[in-house]
Amino acid sequence: MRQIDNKLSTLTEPTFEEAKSLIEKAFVQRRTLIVVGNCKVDYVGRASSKLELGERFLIIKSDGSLLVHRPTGYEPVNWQPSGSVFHAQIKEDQLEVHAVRQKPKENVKVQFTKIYTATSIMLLDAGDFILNASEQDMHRAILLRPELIEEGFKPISWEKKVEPGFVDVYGMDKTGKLVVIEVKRKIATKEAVLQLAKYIEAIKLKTDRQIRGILVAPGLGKEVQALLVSMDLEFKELYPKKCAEILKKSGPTSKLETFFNDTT
Amino acid sequence: MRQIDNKLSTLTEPTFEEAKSLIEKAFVQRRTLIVVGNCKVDYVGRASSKLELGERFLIIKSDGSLLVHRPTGYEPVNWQPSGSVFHAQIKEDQLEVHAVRQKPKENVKVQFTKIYTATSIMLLDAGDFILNASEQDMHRAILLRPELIEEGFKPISWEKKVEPGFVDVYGMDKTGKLVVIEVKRKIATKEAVLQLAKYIEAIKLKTDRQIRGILVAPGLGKEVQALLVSMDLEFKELYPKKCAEILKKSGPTSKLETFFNDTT
DNA sequence: ATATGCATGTCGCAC
DNA sequence: GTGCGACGTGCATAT
Repeated sequence: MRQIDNKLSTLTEPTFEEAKSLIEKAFVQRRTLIVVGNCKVDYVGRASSKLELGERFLIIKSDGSLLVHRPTGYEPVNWQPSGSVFHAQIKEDQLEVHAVRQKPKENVKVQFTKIYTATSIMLLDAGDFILNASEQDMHRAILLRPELIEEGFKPISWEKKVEPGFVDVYGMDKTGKLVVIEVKRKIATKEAVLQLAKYIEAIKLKTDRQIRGILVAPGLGKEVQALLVSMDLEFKELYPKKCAEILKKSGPTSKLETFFNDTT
Repeated sequence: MRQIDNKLSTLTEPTFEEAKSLIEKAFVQRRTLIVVGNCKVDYVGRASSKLELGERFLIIKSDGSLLVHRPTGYEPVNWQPSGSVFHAQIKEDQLEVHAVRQKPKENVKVQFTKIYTATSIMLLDAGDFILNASEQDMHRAILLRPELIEEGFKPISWEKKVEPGFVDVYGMDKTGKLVVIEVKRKIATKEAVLQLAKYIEAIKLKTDRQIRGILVAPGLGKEVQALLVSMDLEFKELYPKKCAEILKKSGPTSKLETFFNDTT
């Protein structure tokens, strides 16, 4: 066993008994666990799957999440989201790791026939993570600089519930017409148009005032443009990155949220 | 350095030079790489993100995928899908790993200030993976046992393009009415109903015959039921697992695909 | 290449 | 808890 202080323990080609001991200690001490070996995986839950024998690595994190990664692919072949409970046992010359999740009831069983390494690590990570250029950044940028939509646009509300969903931004143009805005951070699809149309329908039932619908996105699919026109909706080009820059310039999240969203 | 044949090499608390050498060798030999250490991560691409210093582990796979995992969470905090190209360098007492992806142009930079372990593994994995109870399994089960929908139902087509999308299953009931079926593998949402309605609208434009729309799913949200009724659509309860069982009994994928889908 | 929809999606937020 | 929509969604598939 290799060890760095109490931070990391690694076993190379351990016996199942040794591995089991390290694994169980990791569960208890809420460490991160990485096991490399030859294994089968069975999953039963919302769906079910069977993965035949092969070399993979298993990751178990302190919050109860589990990942089984094959040597290729961005995605884990099997997994369990955080909140799962684990159990290890030796059975018929195999080391079995079970992960159980309640609601939905799901079960992942990893059976190792050979373990190359098992590593248990105490990871400390309090680093901030900041993501920019999300759809919400676009909302915020629009609220901050309504002229991004058009001269004279006045936002009234933001992420407003209208049944059957949420309007991204809701406001009024310089002539007093209501404006409903659907924001997308990437090339807008038909779905986006239908979403916008749906909201407008809902709002039309509640008012006699004229309503304009504007789809705000970095671009439109070709057929989407035709659909937009046929539904008498509008398009305004806007890039998420540009929005991120605007927000950056104007300082971190001002009190937009308290400012808006009070106007029912 | 610990080594098992030529399968696995592990460095414990390596210098950056040692780590860099192992990492670059892993790139060339298309091995799987796992690096545990203290690092910062910067991402610029469709969006952008910044992750401050903390302890994480970095995974790089032979197909050019990259994952940075924090000690909690099912999802990687930063990543790069397969097909990325990597580069390692030592800079100002840090080990930097760059991952570049073309189209979309994206860049992930991982800066290690400290490396606890670096492991390079040659993983061989040819094991079959089979997943059951997908939505497609439900399609197949319906084609195989149309009475799952109702007595006398005759499927005509399957995953048929109708503009503006694909109808899951399309057929005829015992009275000769057209039947459009939307299948969901979980509790159906409003979205599902709107999808079904959308297809029916499209088909109504092309024929004068009466059309029934059936939403097939393991269940409905509460408000969804009301919506369904108001739109004059129907619901048929069907569980993905039951479908998986039906398919299992009747042997592996019969020639349904060739049998159907020829009827334009 | 673009378009379309599934996913064991997961995650976060509001009610 | 349920509902709802975003996500750097990724991914397969069909045109």
